[in-house]
Amino acid sequence: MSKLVNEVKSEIRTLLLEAVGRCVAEGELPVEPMSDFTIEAPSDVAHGDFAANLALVSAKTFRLPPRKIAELIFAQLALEESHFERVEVAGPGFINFYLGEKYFGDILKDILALGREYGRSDFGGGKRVLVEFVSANPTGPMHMGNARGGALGDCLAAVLDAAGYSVEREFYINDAGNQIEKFALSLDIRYQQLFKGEEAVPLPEECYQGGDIKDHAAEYAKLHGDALLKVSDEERRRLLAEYALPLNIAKMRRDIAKYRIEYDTWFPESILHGNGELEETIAILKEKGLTYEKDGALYYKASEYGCEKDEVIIRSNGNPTYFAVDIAYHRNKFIRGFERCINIWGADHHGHVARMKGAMDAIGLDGSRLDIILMQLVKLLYNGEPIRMSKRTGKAIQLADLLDEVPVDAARFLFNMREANSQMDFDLGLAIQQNSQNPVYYVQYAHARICSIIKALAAEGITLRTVTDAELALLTAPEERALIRHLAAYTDEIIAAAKSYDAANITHYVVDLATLFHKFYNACRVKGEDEALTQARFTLCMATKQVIFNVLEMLKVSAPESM
RNA sequence: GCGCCAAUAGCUCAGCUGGAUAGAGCAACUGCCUUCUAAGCAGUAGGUCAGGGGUUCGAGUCCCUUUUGGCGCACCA
Repeated sequence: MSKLVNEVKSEIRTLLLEAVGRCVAEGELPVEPMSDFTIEAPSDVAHGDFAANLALVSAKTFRLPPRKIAELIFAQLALEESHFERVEVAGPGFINFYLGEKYFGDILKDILALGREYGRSDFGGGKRVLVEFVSANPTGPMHMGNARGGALGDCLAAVLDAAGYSVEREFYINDAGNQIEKFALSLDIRYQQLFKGEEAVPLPEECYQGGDIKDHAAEYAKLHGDALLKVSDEERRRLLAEYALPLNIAKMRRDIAKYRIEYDTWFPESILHGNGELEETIAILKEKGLTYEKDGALYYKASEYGCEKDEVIIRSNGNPTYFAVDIAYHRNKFIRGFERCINIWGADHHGHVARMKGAMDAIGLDGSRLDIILMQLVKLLYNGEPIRMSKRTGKAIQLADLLDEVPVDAARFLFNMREANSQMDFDLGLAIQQNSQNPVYYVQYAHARICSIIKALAAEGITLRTVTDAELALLTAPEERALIRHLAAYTDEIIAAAKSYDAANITHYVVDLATLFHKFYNACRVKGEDEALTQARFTLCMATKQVIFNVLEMLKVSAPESM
C-alpha cells in the first residue's frame, strides 16, 4: 500500500503535538488532556493539502478562542526536515499545511512501483469476514432486487478484500422448509392440470403463480408422461420438487456467473436439518430457559433480547420456523470462525435485524459481530418512465432479462452508484446508453483515452523512462496537482468504503478521477512538449491509468484499451 | 396505532461521520477539434438543504417536533 499519505498525516500530528508541548512548557497553553482532532485533505485547494482542526476542537478545554490557540501553536511549529514548505492559520482556526513539490512526484513513483497492489492496505488485519448476499429463493427466478444485492455484495466483498480483510462470499440456498413444500405443491397442481384441466385442479392462492412452475411441470410430463398420477400425493410432490429444484439452482448459478460473481460457498439450508445443528441450537435456547410452550408451539423469549414480542421457533405442527433455522445458520457462520458476518438483506426484512442479533446474544454469541446491510428496493425505469413488466415474458423483470439488455459492466457499476439504503431508480434506458450520461462509459473512456495517448507516443518511438524528481517537479499545473492529490487519496478511500460498508465511495471516487483526468487532458498536452515534461506527464498518465484499472478490476468492470 | 428508513438546484444524486463561500451530472443558454479519442473540456444560469425549535466557537450533518413518502409489525420467508 501507499504509506505516503499516512506518513504525512502522522507527521502533521507529531508536529502539532510537539508544538502544543512547547506552548504548554512556556505557559502559553494550560495543561489539559488533548481533544481528538482530525487531519483531512480539504475539498478546496486554497485551504492547503491537509488541514487540522486541533485548535477548533480544543477551544473548550483550553478556554481560549480557536483562532488564538491556532496562532500560539503555529508560532511553535518546527517545519525543518518536514514534507511541508508552508503552514498557515486560516478561517475560524484551521491550521493548513502545504506540501513541498517532492511529495507529488513521490506519489506517482509509489503508484507505478506498486502497480496492481496500489490501494490495497492491511487496515483489516486479515480478519476473517463473511459476506452473504443474494441468497435468492430457489423456488423461482431471480429478480431486480437480487440484481442490486448481487452487485452491492460482490463489490463490497472486493472492497473489504482490498482493505486487508480475509473475505469469503456466500450464497445461502433455502432448499428446505415451508417454501419448498409450497413449491412442490405448486408443481403438483400444475402437473395435474396438464392431464385434468385447469378447472378440475385449481391453483390455490398461496401457490407460486409464475409461468416457470408451469414450464417445469410440462417439461417433467414430457419426460415421464403421466406416471406420477399413480403415486401418492406426497411422493408426487417430492419427485417433482427433486426434479425442478436442481434445475432452478443450476439456473441461478449460471445467472450469477454471468454477473461475474464467484461465491466461495453455496450453503444449503438442508445441511442444518440433517447435521443436527438445528436441534443443537434449539437445545441451547431451551437450556438457557429462553423457551416456553404455548398453543402447542415452542416460543423463544425474544422479548428478553431487545424485541417487542416473543417468536415461534417450532410450529404446533412440529416444523421449525424460518427464524429457527436462520439462528442455526448464523450460529454455524460464527462456529466457522468468522470475526464478522455481513448480510445484505432487502429493507422489507428490517424487522428481522434486531431479532437476529438478539438471538445471537441469546445463544451466547455476540450479535454485534453480525452486520446487516439493508437494501431498499429498486424502481425500474425506462427513460424516466416506470416499468414493471418484462416485454418478453409479461412478468416481473428478472435478473436474466436485465442481463440480456444491460451490459454487465453497466449493471455492476450503476448499482454501486447509490448506497444500499437509498431508494433507487434504475433507468434501463440510461444503462444501455453508451455515452457520457452513463458514468461507467465516462470512466472507461478516460482509461481508453490514456491508452490512446500511450499508443500515439509509441508511434513516435517514445516510451516511458525513469524520470527524476526534478522532472516530476515540472507537474505544477493546477490540473496536474489536483489529479495527483486525488490519486494519493485512493487507499484512504478504500478504507473509508470498508468502514462504512459502502462501495459507492469507490464508484464516486473513480468518476471524480475520470473527471480530473479529462480536465488535465484538455489543459495539458503530453505529446509534443519538451522531452522532460512529456516524460513527467507520461508518468502521470500511467499512474492514472493504473488507478482506474485497479478500481475497475476490483469492481469486475472491464477497462477497455479503446472505445 | 407502534417501529425502521428517507426528504439537498426543474430532474437524478454527492456532501469525506460537526468544519471554511453547500457541489456534480442531466435539462437550458454560450464557447473550444488542420495538434495525444469531442463518449471530452470551459463558461452562464439555477438553493429558505421539507417546516419549526434546540445543542456550540461552528449544523445539510447531532437531538426534539411537525409534514410528506417508502417499508415493516404472521405458527410467511
